[in-house]
Amino acid sequence: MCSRTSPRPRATGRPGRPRSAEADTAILEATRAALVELGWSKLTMGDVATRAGVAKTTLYRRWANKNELVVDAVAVLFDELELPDLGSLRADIEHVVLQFAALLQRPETKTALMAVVAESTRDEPLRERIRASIVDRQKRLVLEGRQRAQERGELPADRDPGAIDGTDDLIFDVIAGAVVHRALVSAEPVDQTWVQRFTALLLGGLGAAAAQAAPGAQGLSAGPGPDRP
Amino acid sequence: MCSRTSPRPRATGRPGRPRSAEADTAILEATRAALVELGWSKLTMGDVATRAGVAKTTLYRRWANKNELVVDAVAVLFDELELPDLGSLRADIEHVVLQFAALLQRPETKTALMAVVAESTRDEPLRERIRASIVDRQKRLVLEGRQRAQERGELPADRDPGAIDGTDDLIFDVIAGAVVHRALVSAEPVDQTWVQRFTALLLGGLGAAAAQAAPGAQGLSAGPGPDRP
DNA sequence: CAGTTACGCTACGACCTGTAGCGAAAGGCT
DNA sequence: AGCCTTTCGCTACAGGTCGTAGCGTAACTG
Repeated sequence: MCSRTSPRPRATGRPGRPRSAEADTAILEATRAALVELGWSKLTMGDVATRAGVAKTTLYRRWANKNELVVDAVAVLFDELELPDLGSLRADIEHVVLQFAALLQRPETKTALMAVVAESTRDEPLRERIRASIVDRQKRLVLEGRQRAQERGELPADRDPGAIDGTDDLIFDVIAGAVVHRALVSAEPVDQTWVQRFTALLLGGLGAAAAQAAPGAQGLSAGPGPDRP
Repeated sequence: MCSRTSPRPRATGRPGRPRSAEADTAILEATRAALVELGWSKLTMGDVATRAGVAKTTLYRRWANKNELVVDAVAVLFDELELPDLGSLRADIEHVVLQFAALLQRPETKTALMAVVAESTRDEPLRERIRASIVDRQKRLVLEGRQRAQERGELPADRDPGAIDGTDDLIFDVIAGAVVHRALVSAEPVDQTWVQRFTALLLGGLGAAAAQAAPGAQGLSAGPGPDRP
């Protein structure tokens, strides 16, 4: 029934002519190029097909509509996000925030991200697709960073390991939300200065919570830490 | 030259038939109704005109396109946001966050807000329109709330009054960003529990910054304050 | 009253969507 | 090889939207 859903690898070893992998990459690349030049609203399926050197029908065989195509085209850009261990929670946060901000400054993501999220408010499958290919990819960074900080003793361990207390979700929404809002709504630069102030605010909040949970523990200072040259 | 720009009151006392005020309100109301039923992407100018009992050309005489129309239609909803003095910074924040979240849950704003912001990344006039009629209206709440907290002694006064140090902007992006991200991207409920945890985090961050600026000052506790029954 | 502007209506070209149908190409299976 | 299956490019198409032009009429100013 529902034959076309995505460019995700179809079952291999099935009869018939296989889908062209070159076409997939060409289409996604053309989609990003079209986003840069035209933006979300003026991007059309026909234009993408022409750019990719592919028939329009080929696009519709793989993606149901513009929304899903753009999600896939933009999702790969989020693979660049990494979380190298910089030795302190502060450095880790500042680094990942700057990385994320740089990603949001790119014209492809800038115009596409909010648009697909807006569409997803009335399209459950699209929301799920965004979650799986973009949101979860970011959230993983929060999980890693928090765990590292716990191992360093910068943050208290979960009271009930395994239980879902929503702390990760809260931190994630605060970080991603603040950066997105600053970059796309306020439309002001996410520069070193802002990132340091934001990180200090966040660390202060996490430190206060930690101090309350375990008074006397080594606190987190909101000011410039000893790890800043 | 550019004759049509908005439904905002044109110069009075000029010759000719004046614009119908009923038409304005009918159009904006029809736009919100269409947003509820159809969502952003399936909303059409022709449909709005029909609902409003108005000719399509009348819409184009007042708004250049769908984006600007929707911004004006949604902007008035943000007038509901208020900041009653609840006696403490914590209570003020929790109240305004819940209010804002309730606004974002409405189907009109849910589908429209992200969409117009997405469009604004490639449309400077639209961005300015959004800023003037929506963003600034929210930011004012932050300015009020912070000033009140300073008068109560909950937050330190600006080091250099009158100077722009960006603290208001930072707080604004953190609050608005986190709530929007939670509600529209993570698509999870902004309920009492989440709001309390978020507020505690924010107060902790603000308190840590205050403690650093003026050690020994009356700190802000991240835990449940004495003002919570 | 004349002058000016807004209104409703119709019609229109340009564009985009998403699908159907065709013959040809590219694989697996026996 | 031959058969089957699936994909591909191409063309054509109905349906819908956009944004504008042109017309006669309505409403208000001086």
